[in-house]
Amino acid sequence: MCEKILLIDGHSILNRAFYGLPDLTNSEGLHTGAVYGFLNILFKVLGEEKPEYLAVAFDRSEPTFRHAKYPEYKGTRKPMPQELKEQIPLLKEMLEKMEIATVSLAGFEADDILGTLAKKGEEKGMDVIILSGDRDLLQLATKKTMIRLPRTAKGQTVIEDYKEDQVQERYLVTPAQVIELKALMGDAADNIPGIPGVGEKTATRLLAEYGSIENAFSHVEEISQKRARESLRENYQMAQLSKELATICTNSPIEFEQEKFQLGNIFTKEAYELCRKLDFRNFLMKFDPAEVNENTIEQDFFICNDLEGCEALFEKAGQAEAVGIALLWDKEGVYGAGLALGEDEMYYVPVEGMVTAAYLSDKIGRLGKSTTVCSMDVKTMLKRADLTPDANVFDCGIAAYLLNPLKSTYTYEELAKDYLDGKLLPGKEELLGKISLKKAWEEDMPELEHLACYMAYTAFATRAPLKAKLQETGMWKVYTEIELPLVFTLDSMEKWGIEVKGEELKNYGEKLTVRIHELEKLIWQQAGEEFNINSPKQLGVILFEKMAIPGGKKTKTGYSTSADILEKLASENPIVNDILEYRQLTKLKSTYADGLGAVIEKDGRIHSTFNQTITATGRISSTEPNLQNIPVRMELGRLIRKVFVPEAGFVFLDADYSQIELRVLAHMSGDEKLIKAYREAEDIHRLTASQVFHIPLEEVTPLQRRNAKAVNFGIVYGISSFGLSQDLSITRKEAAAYIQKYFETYPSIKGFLDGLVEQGKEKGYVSTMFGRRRPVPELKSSNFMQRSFGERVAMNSPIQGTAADIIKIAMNRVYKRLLDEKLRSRLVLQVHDELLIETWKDEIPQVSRILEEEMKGAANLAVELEVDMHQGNNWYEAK
DNA sequence: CTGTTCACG
DNA sequence: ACGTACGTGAACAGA
Repeated sequence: MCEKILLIDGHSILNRAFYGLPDLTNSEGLHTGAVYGFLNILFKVLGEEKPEYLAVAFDRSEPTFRHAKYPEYKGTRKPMPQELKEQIPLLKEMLEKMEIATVSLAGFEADDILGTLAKKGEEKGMDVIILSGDRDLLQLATKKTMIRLPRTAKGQTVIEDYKEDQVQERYLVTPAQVIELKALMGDAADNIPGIPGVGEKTATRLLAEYGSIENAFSHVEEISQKRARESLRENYQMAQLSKELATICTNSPIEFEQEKFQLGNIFTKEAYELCRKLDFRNFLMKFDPAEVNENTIEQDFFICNDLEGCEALFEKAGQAEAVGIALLWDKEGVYGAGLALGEDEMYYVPVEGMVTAAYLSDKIGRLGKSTTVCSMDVKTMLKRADLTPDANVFDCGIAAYLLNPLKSTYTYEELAKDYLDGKLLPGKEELLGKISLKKAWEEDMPELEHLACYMAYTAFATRAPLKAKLQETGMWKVYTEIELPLVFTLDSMEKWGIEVKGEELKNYGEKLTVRIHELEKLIWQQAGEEFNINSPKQLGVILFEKMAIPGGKKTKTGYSTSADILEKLASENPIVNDILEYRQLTKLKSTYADGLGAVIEKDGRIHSTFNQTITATGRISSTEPNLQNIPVRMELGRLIRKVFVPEAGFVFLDADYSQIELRVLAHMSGDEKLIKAYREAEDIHRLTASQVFHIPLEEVTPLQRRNAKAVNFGIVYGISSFGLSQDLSITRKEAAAYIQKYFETYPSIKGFLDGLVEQGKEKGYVSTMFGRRRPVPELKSSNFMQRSFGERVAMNSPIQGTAADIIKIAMNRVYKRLLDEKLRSRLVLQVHDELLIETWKDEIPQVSRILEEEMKGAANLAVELEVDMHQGNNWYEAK
């Protein structure tokens, strides 16, 4: 085996990474995407080639020998964007810290350096690999020198490899003729004009026939193609110059400093620190922890795997003011727990022998009575730990969510970074990869111990800074009085679940299937062919091309076939209504009939998960399954609610707030007229219409009421004339007129909404009545679209968020009273403005009273909070 | 893995 | 000129 040298075209690869990948910025706002991409390619190629030597060549700013020959050379090259420019020194710094040799030479380009070093490397008997994004380098390919050209295909980096033979295969010319090819064809990037009228095809043919430009010129009369013949005759001198310019110099005065190029350990401590600074988390694991001297926390991890030790451990934990706990479990079992008694005292307790899941559950439950139990995610822990609603707990995930609800995850390693001075811990993925907890536990992997301890450590250590920040931001009350008690409320709802009649659901689904098949046949018949109706792409082609139904493009990817578009086309062709019905039925079948059927558990009930840290506004969300979007608006879909039933001896009581968001708006804006309207009117939309259009209440037409209702909604969403016009199918002008009239009628609302936008711009966030914040970074955007979005968000979030706060308060109060009054009835669902209680029949009056009192009393607004309540033997009836 | 569509508030 | 109403989650298609 020969020794191998890898030569990299620095600017070219950096450039490619910059344009081919999304830009990144680190926490200090430095642009880093191109450097990241460069390193990614570097690591990939190093892994593949395992060279003994490595050098990265860079261009210099001084003019080169090419400029001397041809002053226009690269004259029109577009200037490098600032975001890329500033990454060059960053890359050089990184390479220096990785102890990778960089080479550059005044008067020469990186190409020339690569060519020279490649030649010298070959002379020393080495294999040479050149990594570049520039195809010009192909002229350097030989039997021992391979050119590697990375490109992005389908989001993946693939590398094309060229030795001499591959160049011949792909371009039908020898590497040396690559120069001739370029001289003939020209190169816009380097401002080389080439021969007008000669493209790749002609150039290749000429070279195949004559071998070189000179020889072609000496046989110019024989060239059959007229255009090429005359052009070559006229531009021969230029072509010769081009050739000269395109030729890479392989004997530039640069030393082959073998020792300097020798590849050592690139994962140095200095490089590690720079990677940290740049937020290159994915690279950090490549570094040897011992080498970079990080993660000294692991020295404080201990294993406790005997009963006696555990007894002592939990005894000691019970004396502490607070402990961090991480419980490792999944659907198949409980594997162990991490305990942090201090920042330098972490224990891993695997489930083993006498230390059972039940033992841990009990011990953690007891801890909650004497000590603050800090956890990344209390609700999940509650499923396997016997903590009661009066336990002292601290939920780091929820605290972090309140401090920044825009994040998508709140993992321990993120929290450590954000709240422990940028401390970097290995995450779960990094420790275990795709290995399941169960497998790691069965094989006693040390990574499982690390996971448990890191998690417990973070839960313990972030509590103080999280608490301080919550206090600083005025959100401590929202945290302690709303979110933290809600953890237990939601846990209880998840544990109870809701009974669903599987058989009936199946029957419902089968009925749908019959009609779906009918419609499918009908649609195919009308279309004149079978196709996938579920594919918007195929459907668009059928409707708008084959059947030529008028109605143009909308989306980036093709035609829009969404319901609101199709509804407008219903009169054009009967197929449209069939498609709409088909869509409706397949939705009901796949998402609800089949989807819900698949998640009924052995107890005959569905146990959804209510997520508390997802939404930007403070609402909760529901997953697996989502029980907050069960059909209700259309009768056919609404029937699904009949399969949601209470247990024998119970009924459903369903209570929902009437127009809570509009009432919140009335209160927060303090608009006297709207407040007065709510005090008087039973139909707020009708009254709005009457006031906005200046007509007596009795004379409001249904259309006027509908319009007023749409405006009311629009106000809550952060009004825009375009949005309203879309909703009402009217012109923007008309919509704008409605809005103007609305604001004239309720002047304080305009002032209130403008104030929210202003506050958002000034402070960077908006707040609910209870102090919950939502950052609105979009308001700072220079992009009109983004900024407008930010404005609507600033107007909507305080309203939606306050309503969310209110119902959360109500839920906690209802839950508490059901417990305190020792009732059998239980809260099972929340749908944003609605609570569903599975009510023991004897308790109906008491529960009705509780619901009414606690929902209405959850907040003291300038307008009444009105609650509508219904009772039924299934969810359909109770709505 | 992203975009489209559609169910809810 | 830009091209959207606010907040979610699930299924499906097509790369």
